[in-house]
Formats: sequence, structure tokens, C-alpha cells
Amino acid sequence: MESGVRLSRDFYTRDVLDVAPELPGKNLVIRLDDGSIGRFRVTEVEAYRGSEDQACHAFKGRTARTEIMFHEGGRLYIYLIYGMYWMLNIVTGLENIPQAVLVRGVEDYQGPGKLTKSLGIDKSYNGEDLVLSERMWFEDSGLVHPIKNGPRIGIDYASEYWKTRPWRYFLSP
DNA sequence: TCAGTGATTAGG
DNA sequence: CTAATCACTGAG
Repeated sequence: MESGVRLSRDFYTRDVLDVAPELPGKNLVIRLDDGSIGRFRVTEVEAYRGSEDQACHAFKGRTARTEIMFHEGGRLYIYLIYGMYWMLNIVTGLENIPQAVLVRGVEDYQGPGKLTKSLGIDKSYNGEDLVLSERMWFEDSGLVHPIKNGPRIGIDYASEYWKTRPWRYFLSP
């Protein structure tokens, strides 16, 4: 896969609803265990928006786990779910406004738990700065990809309103 | 359909 | 300290 231009701070510090729809089609770039650089086209993401969004972890306030979401955009938020799967999230927005984008799939690895397991992404990436990191970042491929959107997955605990926000964005097949 | 698996969190 | 919860996955 061809390389592109690394996304800068300005890309991430916008509102999550502006950032998330632009992520499908961008490349996730990561230094793999064998030292090689892997490039994977992002295929599916979800937006989690601030302290009002019942489905957002920061809904319950600032805790040790959600602290990074309150940071300025461009960092990674990594957490373990069901004791087995690391979830890869990109913090967006301005400082003190907790937002993040869950990366649910990249080309070749569909599913938020499967992609982190396949690429070796774990807790050590929590807080990683995507603007400065030498082992992981995102880049603009220069290509334009049509996307579609729909409701988020796995948030049955939220009210009907928040459950139905169409904040999942994916490449149009 | 349903169990696995352990960090995180609120509550006593 | 305890116990409930969980932005998931794969086996049956």
C-alpha cells in the first residue's frame, strides 16, 4: 500500500462528528513486531461524544480510565473489554471535552477486538500521541472513499435516543 | 443462543 | 474489601 501524509494535530482537534466520518479510507500505520511498517485502510469507526452521550465512557465523569479522553485530540485511548479484547480509540476535540472514535475495523482485520489482537495493540499504546509517535499514526492516502453510516453497535444499555444516533461510519462496499 | 475473562468502577 | 458491568468474539 502506498504511503501518504501523516495527519496533523488540526485534524484531531475538531469535533468528533467532523473527524469520525473522515477516518474511513485513511491509513492506520503501525510498526509491527518484526520491525516492518504496516499500512491498513480504516474501514469502520464509531463516534463517542462528550459527557452527554450515554454510550460514551466519559458520561459518568472523569476517572483514571477516561482521563485521556479529556485531553486535546490526537492521542490514543486504549481499554480492555470483557477481559480479553483491547479497544483502539482516537481522542478528538479540544481539551476538557471528552470525545473519541472507536476503530472497529481496518482492511484485512474486521472487528475492534480482532484488529488489536492481530496488530499487537495493547495497553502500552494508551496515551500515545499520533502526531509524534514513531510506532503508530494515521495518514491521508490522498484517495476519496464513499462512506455510509448507521447506529452504533453494542450499546444496548443506552436510551433509545443515544442508541439510535447514526454515529457509525464505514466504507461503502 | 451463550460462556469466557479480568480491568474498572461504585459502594459498603 | 466485594460485586456488577462490559464500545467483543467464536463456538455450538
